[in-house]
Amino acid sequence: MKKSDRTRQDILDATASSLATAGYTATTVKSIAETIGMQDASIYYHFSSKDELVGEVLDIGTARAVTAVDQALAELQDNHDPREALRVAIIAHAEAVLGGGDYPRANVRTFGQLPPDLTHRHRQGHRNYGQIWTRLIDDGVESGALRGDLNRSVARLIIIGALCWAIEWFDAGEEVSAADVGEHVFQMVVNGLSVGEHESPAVSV
Amino acid sequence: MKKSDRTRQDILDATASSLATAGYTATTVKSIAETIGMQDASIYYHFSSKDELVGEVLDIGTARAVTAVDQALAELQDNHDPREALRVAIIAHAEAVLGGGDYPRANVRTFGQLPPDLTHRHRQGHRNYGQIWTRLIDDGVESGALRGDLNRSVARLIIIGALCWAIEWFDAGEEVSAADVGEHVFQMVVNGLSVGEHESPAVSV
DNA sequence: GATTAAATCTAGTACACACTAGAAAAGTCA
DNA sequence: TGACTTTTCTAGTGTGTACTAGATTTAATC
Repeated sequence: MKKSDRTRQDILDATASSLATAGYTATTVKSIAETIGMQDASIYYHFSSKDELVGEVLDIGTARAVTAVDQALAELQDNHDPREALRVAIIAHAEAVLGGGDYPRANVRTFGQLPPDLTHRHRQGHRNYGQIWTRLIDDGVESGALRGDLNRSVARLIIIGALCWAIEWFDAGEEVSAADVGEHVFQMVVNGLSVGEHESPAVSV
Repeated sequence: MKKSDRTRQDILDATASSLATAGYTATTVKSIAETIGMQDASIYYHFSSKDELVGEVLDIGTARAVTAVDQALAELQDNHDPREALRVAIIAHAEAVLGGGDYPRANVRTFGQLPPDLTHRHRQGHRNYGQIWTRLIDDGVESGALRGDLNRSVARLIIIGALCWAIEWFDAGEEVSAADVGEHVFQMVVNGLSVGEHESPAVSV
């Protein structure tokens, strides 16, 4: 029983790594097998299909991102500023997706490249993740800390988008860290959302 | 000569449409041919390979996005606020990529899915496009209209990222228009960059 | 050490893909 | 119409893919 679990884990890890760096199409069953020194046919002893394997990797990735953000929010003080909650969540997301392991990265990287079945399978997971952010923004607006004149759904998607797209250019080797990217997104996006002396015209959507 | 040009244009249009909605892998030579009622082999009379065809579509897409932004900036008054320039550019980009035709959309949609050759081929084009934004941000910071305590390169990539990722969720059928998305990005991101009473801690990167 | 179960391998199948060669058709112009 | 060019089609090739069947090896148990 032990051997199987270990091999299974190796397959998942290799798949996550390949998905995160090469994307869905370039991640072939054969290349996964080669990475861990196996024949491609042997993969099918552990997983019934490529998409089931990929699906499991993506599930793990979603779970890890959610856990990272949830944990960061749980460490906040009770009477925290809603902006601080958003800041903490943004940085946690950035660290999970950019600095973290291959699993969350695989998730973001393959977004938009997946076959319909897999896309549909993960729709609910994405929706749940989005709700964390919806709540954060709602809290901010309702407490008066954030502007209420913008479409909250659009605002949420812009924040997540800025973070997700970072995977395309972020280079872990450079001097800008994953947390730095998160801090920048917060500084730009949230201070733009913050109530202040905005001489800019209000938008109605 | 006329017939060939028309067919060639049909092929390009069908390819752009497919790339924009289905992505690179799902865009097969056969599917392109079917769209315009041809046999797949006939494509090769007009283009020497799939990647040459795709490359041409992406070239057109880049050119159109650059033109859209350049044109919008050219219409500004001489003594405009640097923030207004950024606003105009952001909205022009949003309209080109979200509301515009298939060509710019194909560009953004296939980003990160392309084979190495095509990625390399378009690196210069992307760099040129990025420089438009670098200049806009530099102007803003140097004139004192935008904060100087953030990494400008990161800021640029965050703005472009927020806009590019919008292609993943933007739905032309909904009540939020492409220009609305641009306006939101501006409101959030640029007002965050604007000099004002920021009680938030400065970041040094 | 023999027996059984778990895990992997060898050797394939079927299919979709990009692409080619040469015949056939469609268009052009005297 | 007839000669010629341009364009498209028919019929394939080779390659890479996910995946399967059954033999073979490795590991666990008595």
